[in-house]
Amino acid sequence: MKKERKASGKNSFFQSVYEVVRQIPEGRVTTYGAIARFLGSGKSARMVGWAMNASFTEIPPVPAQRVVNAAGVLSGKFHFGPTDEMQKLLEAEGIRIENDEVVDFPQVFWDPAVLLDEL
DNA sequence: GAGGTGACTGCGA
DNA sequence: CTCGCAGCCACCT
Repeated sequence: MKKERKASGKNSFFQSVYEVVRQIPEGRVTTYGAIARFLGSGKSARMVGWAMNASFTEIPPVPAQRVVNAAGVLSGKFHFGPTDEMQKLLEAEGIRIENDEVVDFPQVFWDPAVLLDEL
């Protein structure tokens, strides 16, 4: 019964997340809360994380490695696949990771509401 | 069809 | 300062 609720005219909240995440410039990272808040609900940060999980099935795949938690920690590195894959990707972009944590996090932090990539 | 989980965050004691 | 709880919404069993 009514199982086909897939993309019934309403692009999943996830799609919005993917769009934002894909807008993240290289060498920059953002947080779940920032995305969730940008979408309108700062409490739906969980959904953002869930969207990342589904991002692996999405194409093109979103740079989930650029999405970290409010502490700048690679909370989802375990889900990414290889435990160190996420870190390597970030390091490859010039982001320094230490103890699974983003160094100078506020410096590399990119807010979706601030499309100005100044600095 | 209903229940439980989840890559989070912010506030309260 | 540290620990705990409630809120949010979609996907999975």
